[in-house]
Amino acid sequence: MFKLLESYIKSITEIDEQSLNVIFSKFSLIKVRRNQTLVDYDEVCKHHYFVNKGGIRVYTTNSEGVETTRYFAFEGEFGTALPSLIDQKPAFEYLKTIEKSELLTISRADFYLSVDQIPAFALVYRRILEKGFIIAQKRIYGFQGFSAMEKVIWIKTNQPNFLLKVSNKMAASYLGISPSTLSRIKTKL
Amino acid sequence: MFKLLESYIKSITEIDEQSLNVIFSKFSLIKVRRNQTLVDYDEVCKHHYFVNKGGIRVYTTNSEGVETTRYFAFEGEFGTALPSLIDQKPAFEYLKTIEKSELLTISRADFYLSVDQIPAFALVYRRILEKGFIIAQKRIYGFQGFSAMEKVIWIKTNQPNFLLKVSNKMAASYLGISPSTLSRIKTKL
DNA sequence: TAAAAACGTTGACTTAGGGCAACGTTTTTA
DNA sequence: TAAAAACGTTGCCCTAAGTCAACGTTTTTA
Repeated sequence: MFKLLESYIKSITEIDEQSLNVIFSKFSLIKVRRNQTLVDYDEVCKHHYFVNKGGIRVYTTNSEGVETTRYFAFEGEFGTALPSLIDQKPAFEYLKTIEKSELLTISRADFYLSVDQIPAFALVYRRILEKGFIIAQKRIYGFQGFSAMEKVIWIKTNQPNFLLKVSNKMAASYLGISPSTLSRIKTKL
Repeated sequence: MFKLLESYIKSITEIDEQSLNVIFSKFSLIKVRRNQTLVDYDEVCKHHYFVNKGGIRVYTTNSEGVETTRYFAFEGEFGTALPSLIDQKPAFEYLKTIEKSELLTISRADFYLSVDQIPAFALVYRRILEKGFIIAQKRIYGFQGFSAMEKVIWIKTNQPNFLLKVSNKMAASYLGISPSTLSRIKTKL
């Protein structure tokens, strides 16, 4: 049950068995169906999620109903509505499963308690933030001022199996182009 | 010399005088002219900067020479080519002053040593990352799929004096629109 | 397992906004 | 402080990509 999480943590830092078990004891496994809402638009996010199986997506919709996807987390990755988790303000975004999934959840309280009490876990959180930050920056540079085709080439280079893992529609909403445009571009590559 | 930095730290966490002085001892003040390069495109970033006076900008240029601005830091804020500082890879972006400035610099080594040794400073770093992450996310949602006019309205709402502090050209490169378009829109608002 | 809904693809049409150039103004520099 | 460079604004033109609709296919659900 904690195998993936264990190797995730150990890929970041050395850690003794005791600390590891304290951390594990804070997580519980939930099995959820596809398209399950984990955080709703107006909700304040109260959990961090680690994907054991399946995948989750963070996205929002504008006034005309157009979706913008901010983040995907797949097997072996953490994901949550992080801005809301940090500030405890309404998320203004959705966190949902994109397929039938098995998730390890930890409450916000336990998460930050562990960050404060277990140095190794503080480092894990630091890496989550650093990685999230870097990805976001790359995305700004990778997308801003790029043509639709350049974006698609960029994502194929930087996350090769991204286009295979998510639907056309979701990929388009991540890239900030319309599904029709993405469809047209894919035939040309 | 450390007044601004002191209130910055104290706005984040309580801290004893001794720790504060240890931190201060790692920073040195530099006075730099406008348009000074602090990190060059191919360079690995080795310092974190705190702006005492003036302002700095992080940006890159694509193959056609078009600039994209990722971040500004003004008085009382930290700024650096953070992805490069974290990973110690070439920045692929520029860090430059946008006006005559006074900066407190701390070396990467001292910065992370302080993060590891002074809990209050670890918290400061955590907030830098959290804030950077949240701003980047907001920017993705605020810009993706928005029209040029919506972006300008967005920035006026979220950072009211942004358009007053930076040049038209830099503002445009931050918003991801052309200077001409920004110019045209401003007359309509 | 059959009906309904969502999705992907493609064609025809429309438009936001970029490129370029001109020109006056401000800023920089030597 | 004078020449040069950079900047902001505006007009004209053009194209990338969005919208809408149609239709076949896949997925969902009751």
